[in-house]
Amino acid sequence: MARTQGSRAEITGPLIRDQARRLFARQGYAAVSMRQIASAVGVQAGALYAYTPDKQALLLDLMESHMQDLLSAWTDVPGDPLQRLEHFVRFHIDTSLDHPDSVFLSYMELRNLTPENFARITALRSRYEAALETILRDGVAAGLMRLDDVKLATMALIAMLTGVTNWYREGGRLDRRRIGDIYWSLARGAVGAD
Amino acid sequence: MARTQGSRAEITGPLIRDQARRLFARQGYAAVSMRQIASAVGVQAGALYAYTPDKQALLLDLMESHMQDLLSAWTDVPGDPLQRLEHFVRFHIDTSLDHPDSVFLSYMELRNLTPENFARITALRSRYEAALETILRDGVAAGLMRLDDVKLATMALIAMLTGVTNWYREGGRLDRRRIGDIYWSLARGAVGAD
DNA sequence: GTCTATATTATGATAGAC
DNA sequence: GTCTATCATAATATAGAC
Repeated sequence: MARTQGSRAEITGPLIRDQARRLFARQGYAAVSMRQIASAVGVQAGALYAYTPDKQALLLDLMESHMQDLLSAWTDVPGDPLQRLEHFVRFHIDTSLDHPDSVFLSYMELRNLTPENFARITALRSRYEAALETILRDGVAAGLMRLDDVKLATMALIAMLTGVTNWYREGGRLDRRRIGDIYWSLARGAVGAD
Repeated sequence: MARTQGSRAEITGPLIRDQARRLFARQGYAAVSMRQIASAVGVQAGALYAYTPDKQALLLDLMESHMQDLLSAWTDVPGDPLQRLEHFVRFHIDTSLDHPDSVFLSYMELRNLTPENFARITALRSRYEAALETILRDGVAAGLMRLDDVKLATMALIAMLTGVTNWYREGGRLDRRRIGDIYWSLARGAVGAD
């Protein structure tokens, strides 16, 4: 006897976000219908609109809250630029393994945002990228890193690290600590610090 | 007086592929309609079906022909593993700058392939990745590279290099040769070759 | 080979009952 | 807050004329 009526707002709201995030990450925003999300949640499609004005706002909400969580969680550490870079690399990898769908979404679905929403997310992304760029710039200035182009190195490192979401599967060959070690070793070499 | 009838098969076929590639890369496969492609080509939607059985086959065709071109164009070079890696890096960057939409598509749209088509493209991708993996393995064996995990380093390098399609714009700050230099410098460091 | 017209299905979103 | 029912629009794909 499935429930066909009744209010469960406190669990439905988060559930919608959870299922939308999961489906958007797996199939892509444009390929997922509101009915599909509703079905995964266990409600009818119309019920979703009590929580979001439209599909685009749902995508924005997921991406924006992820970027804000990311920026809140990030804190630079005291130390030399190499220690700070190691911290950044491990932070980014840990975040990517903890929230693979969010990281993947925020990396891949920019093109499905309206121009206005695109600008909002891009602004948040830029703040995050600037954190890495500052570390690299300090590293070069301190003579601890050798980089031809700090801006490009920033983009290259972020792409390399975020790529972990392309292949990582829970319970795979490598544990989280080891993955962090491996990426840190690659990143340290890439910035010319040996 | 726009043409409303007439056969132009020799130019329409390639045009459909060109426009589909461009639109799929910019907006994503699922977000692009057949009408939109037809409009960009300058024909009515129905005319597309003289060239492709359906939309999915069009995507497969674009991805498969790109992967085949990539594999045909790739040739390992004689030399030590570091020279071979430099050749791979420059080949991948050059290809990405020559065919940014194709590279982007083949990297991003895997999830919109049917399971059968997914398997086909993945098989081709694996052959390409294996080319890099072999170089890295030889480099480690020869003592010219230091890598904790060759498989993961392969994925990380491909992600880093392919990331160029995320930010590169024609006529930007850096010319092609310089971009290749910068990525080669990053890659050489990442594999521990200094 | 391309057009116009259309069948069929699916979509995002809303209205009103409970 | 959720349901059922539905509107309006857009999608893929096909049929038949030229």
